[in-house]
Amino acid sequence: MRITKPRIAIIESLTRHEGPISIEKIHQDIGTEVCDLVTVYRCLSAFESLGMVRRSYLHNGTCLYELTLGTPRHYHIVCKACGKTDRVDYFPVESMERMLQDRGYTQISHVVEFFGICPTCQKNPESRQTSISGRRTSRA
Amino acid sequence: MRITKPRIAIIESLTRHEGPISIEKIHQDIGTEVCDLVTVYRCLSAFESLGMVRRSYLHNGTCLYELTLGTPRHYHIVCKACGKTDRVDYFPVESMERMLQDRGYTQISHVVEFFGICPTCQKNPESRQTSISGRRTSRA
DNA sequence: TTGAGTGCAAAGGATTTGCAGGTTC
DNA sequence: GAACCTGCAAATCCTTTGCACTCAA
Repeated sequence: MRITKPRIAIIESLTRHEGPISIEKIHQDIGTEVCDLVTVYRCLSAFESLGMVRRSYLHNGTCLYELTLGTPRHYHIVCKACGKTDRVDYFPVESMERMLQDRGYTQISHVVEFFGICPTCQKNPESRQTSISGRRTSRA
Repeated sequence: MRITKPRIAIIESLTRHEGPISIEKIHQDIGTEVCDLVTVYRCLSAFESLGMVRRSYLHNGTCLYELTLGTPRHYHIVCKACGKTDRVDYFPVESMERMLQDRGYTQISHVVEFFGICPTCQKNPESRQTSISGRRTSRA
């Protein structure tokens, strides 16, 4: 695995942005001139198979990526209007995983994500720049 | 909302098959001659906006549908090897949503999904027919 | 030097949409 | 009879792939 400019930029972007982020957003975050969107796809795919990032399909079916390394137990609430993520520190999941172990499952992991309208967007409904909702279902 | 043959068939299929099921599977289940695949898409979309069915994006990004009626809110654990889903009945989420409301969020929803290796796949590692990873990577 | 990485264009699969014709209420 | 539903074809969106070229090791 070689170290290249796009890869560094992608990792930096993932580090900076804590919480799951879409490929599109990563591309914009690092600057679209740094590399092609396809490269972002390929890099994340590579990172994933190395276990460096985690992929999750949240809510709307588009996939989001997140650094695996050193992520402590915390979650996020994503604003459905502006897309901003906020941290949710505590979530009682240990008992659930224990229960599933008792059922015979191994290598248990989970995805938890909250969605809502943040206080800011409630005050300024116009600030809803980035639609988070569906893929093409976004008309809903 | 009119009652038509395809819609009846789809509801019956969803009733028969408890647990999340893909659109493709519903189409095959009701018989492909009953209606076009597009109609299944449209019906499920309609059912969803009426709150009759729930849509979830599991692990691999394809979406599955499930009857809402009568099923209390529950979650799933998806086997990372064979892709089979199993039900997880209880999950303490009310307190979390209350906490987020206190933070000023509204219209709160959430996604919870568990992953693991099911007991069967632990015994027969060869039974891993269905790769769960990618989405059109499913040609693999 | 040399093979992994990249860009560009194009393919591919899932889902949605437009429109004309059929069906339910 | 009118509005809703459907089928078919085509459009879209997201993601992956093919291929020639570039660059890190």
